Amino acid sequence: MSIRDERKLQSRQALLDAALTLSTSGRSFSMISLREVAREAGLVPTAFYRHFQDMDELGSDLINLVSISLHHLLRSLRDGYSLKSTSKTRVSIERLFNAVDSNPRHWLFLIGERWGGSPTIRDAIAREIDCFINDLAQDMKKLPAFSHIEMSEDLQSMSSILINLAFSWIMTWLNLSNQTSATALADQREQLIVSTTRQ
Amino acid sequence: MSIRDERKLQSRQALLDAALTLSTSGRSFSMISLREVAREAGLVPTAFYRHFQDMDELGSDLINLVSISLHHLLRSLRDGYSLKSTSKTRVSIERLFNAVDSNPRHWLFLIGERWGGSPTIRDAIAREIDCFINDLAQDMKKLPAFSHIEMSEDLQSMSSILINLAFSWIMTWLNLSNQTSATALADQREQLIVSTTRQ
DNA sequence: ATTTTGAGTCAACAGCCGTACACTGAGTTT
DNA sequence: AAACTCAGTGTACGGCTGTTGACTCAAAAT
Repeated sequence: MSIRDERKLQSRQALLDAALTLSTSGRSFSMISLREVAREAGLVPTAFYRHFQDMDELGSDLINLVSISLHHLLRSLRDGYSLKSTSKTRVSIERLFNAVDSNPRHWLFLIGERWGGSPTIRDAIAREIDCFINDLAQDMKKLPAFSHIEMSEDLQSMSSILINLAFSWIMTWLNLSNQTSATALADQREQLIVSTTRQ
Repeated sequence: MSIRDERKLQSRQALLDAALTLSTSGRSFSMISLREVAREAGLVPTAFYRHFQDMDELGSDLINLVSISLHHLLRSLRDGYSLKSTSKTRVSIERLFNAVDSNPRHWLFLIGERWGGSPTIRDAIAREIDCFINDLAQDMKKLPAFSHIEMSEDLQSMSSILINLAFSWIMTWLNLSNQTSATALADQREQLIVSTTRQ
């Protein structure tokens, strides 16, 4: 890797980071401008075109980043399947929130742009979530706790429900993260969630 | 009501309707302009100010409209509580989708703007949903099926979960409404949902 | 040592935006 | 019949936008 390519990659990363920050602090991705992103990244507007053709292309690349976070979570969940069953759901939820905390903006972006903004990004996110649902359903298939379910369609809709619930958990989680710094309240939420998932 | 006031109300309604249509067909509310709304309503941009101070005020009034749809649904659900218990959830879900079909744009707006766009609207929607969660929890309290739950906190989180799930159902419902006109597939979805809610 | 490459700069454009202001004219009040 | 009200019109402004083309000038390639 030459010095020039290295610096180009830095600028590209700065643009992606600027876009992610701007689109997860109050406004959605569709209402931030190319010029704003370049400004936040410390570049002149026209330099943007050296890295992306337009904002849609940058958005697609952002989704690729988010997709990596999704796969990290999936791997992290998989590693916990071999635990004793009493606290398994508890551990899974803890790992979910760990994944969220390690990159909050990714999840804010994913959930915020899921139904809003440009059709391009909405479709890309839908595709990514469908993929995640399939992977999760395949994981559940091998789990003893779900062995009583036979039809794969039921597994599919089950994992879809789980993910949609997880998204609403994440949003409440992120909301109270911004409001208070006390960990006590967060733990209360966790126990609440565990109790409700058992029902 | 004088002729003038009547016409003013028509224009106002045209503006609200234009904004609702524009913000539920591809783009979100935050990315449609005052000028676009006025144009769609058949008015000159400056006439907008005779009805609303700015787009945020129009947005708040839109949420009031959506809130009415929410209360209609709640009333419709309440009317079905005195049925035989075998098909109760089935009927509830049918009524949910009836409410959605009677005003699809309202629900598209509600769900689409819940996490995206302007903070003003996001907060207003959050308030409205919280109110709905409380009402639903109070309804469940009086239901025999939920008599085994004592803590009101559990009821609260239970109804919160129900609503979040309902939102994801609504979105898949609306998505397949746009894709196919066949009612058969829709009914399949319903049965799937009923089976999964039993689990 | 010379040429070539290409990321970043600068200036300029047409277009849409929100908004201010003065104006019209049909409907209302006096 | 005269005076008034006010929803809707027309013009104009400054600001931000996306995108263009010609320009630097280090780093890479020759």
